[in-house]
Amino acid sequence: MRRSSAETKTVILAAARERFAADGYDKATIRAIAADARIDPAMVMRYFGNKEKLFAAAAEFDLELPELASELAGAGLVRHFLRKWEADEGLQVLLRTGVTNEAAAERMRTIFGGQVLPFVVRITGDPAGAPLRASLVASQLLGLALSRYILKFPPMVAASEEELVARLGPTIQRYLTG
Amino acid sequence: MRRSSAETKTVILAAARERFAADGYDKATIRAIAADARIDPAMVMRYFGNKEKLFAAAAEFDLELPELASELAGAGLVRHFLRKWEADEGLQVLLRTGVTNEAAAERMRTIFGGQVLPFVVRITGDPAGAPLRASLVASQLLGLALSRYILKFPPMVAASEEELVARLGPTIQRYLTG
DNA sequence: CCTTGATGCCAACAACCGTTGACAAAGGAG
DNA sequence: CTCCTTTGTCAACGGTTGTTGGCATCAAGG
Repeated sequence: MRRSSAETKTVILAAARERFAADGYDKATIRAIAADARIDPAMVMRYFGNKEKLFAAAAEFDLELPELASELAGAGLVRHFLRKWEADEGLQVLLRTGVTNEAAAERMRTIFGGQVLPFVVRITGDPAGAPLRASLVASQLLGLALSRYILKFPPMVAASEEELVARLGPTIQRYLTG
Repeated sequence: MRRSSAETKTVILAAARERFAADGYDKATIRAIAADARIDPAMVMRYFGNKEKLFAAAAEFDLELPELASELAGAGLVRHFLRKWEADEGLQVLLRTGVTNEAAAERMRTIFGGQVLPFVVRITGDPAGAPLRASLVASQLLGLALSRYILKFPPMVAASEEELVARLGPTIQRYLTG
């Protein structure tokens, strides 16, 4: 089959995101990604250079933290995070990979410092205590993703979005303002 | 060098725990573990059969959740968890590996159901709401380990044990009793 | 002493990985 | 039509992995 180069590039990227999100960096092989995209492994190299660059492209994403009123920030953050997780595979890629790959961990630190921390400063208006507050928020949200989507603890999987927002929202709120 | 078979077995196991904890399942190769133990890779196979069985032996551990008064359970749990993490590599092994290895994830679910959940029931005396409460507790503790020891968010690394207990203790307490 | 069993090392296997270069086919430009 | 760029396939490379079987080496029992 013959496609435009832009088309195949996005097809490869989509397959890569799925594989990296499901299997992590090492187990997501170029050959498997190429097979998913119904294409020769050599094409992946042609369009992305090497595996690391392909991963960098697949892990590219934006948290898109919304503007929220201070009093609703906790619940809003939890809801936004849950939906972001299911809509954009970038976060899944980073979490699955960041645990065994230092480059991905570094990227998560960058996202934390460049997006989460400013968000917390914006909400609380307290630059002094913000770093620790922000990392407490991040720890709870990442723990949520870990136990619900990766380790799949049954009660966490069974819980509805509303239930999780109701339980975790106040916690995040306290980390932000307390 | 010639040792007793029991000695070499424990030497191999110690090296395996370190490697699995630091690198995760895939990157911790039999050859690297054997090199750490100053031994031939073939010895690892002789004593443990194959890599999966070696991993199972390395990931064997007990959370040893203490008896705690209900009012102090939150702070006590955080402190116990932090110290356990640093003293026993078993937890590190499981977290580093459970993200990309389904067998390790299954093991974490077993520990959750067999140790954390009964602990929560014991503390709260409420079997009905316990599963969700227990997984909220687990999510916050795992998020703590993830952001502090694996992803190494700077504010989380810089925080002292006391500070973390003071911040996270009340959260856990609320998940348990609220 | 010799025998026997346990302990350890070495070389090699098959499978898989990322990566490369040469070659085929398709399609638009002249 | 011919030419040439783009798109795709194929086979192979060097390296690493888990795993295996054969061979050396040591210690103890007779």
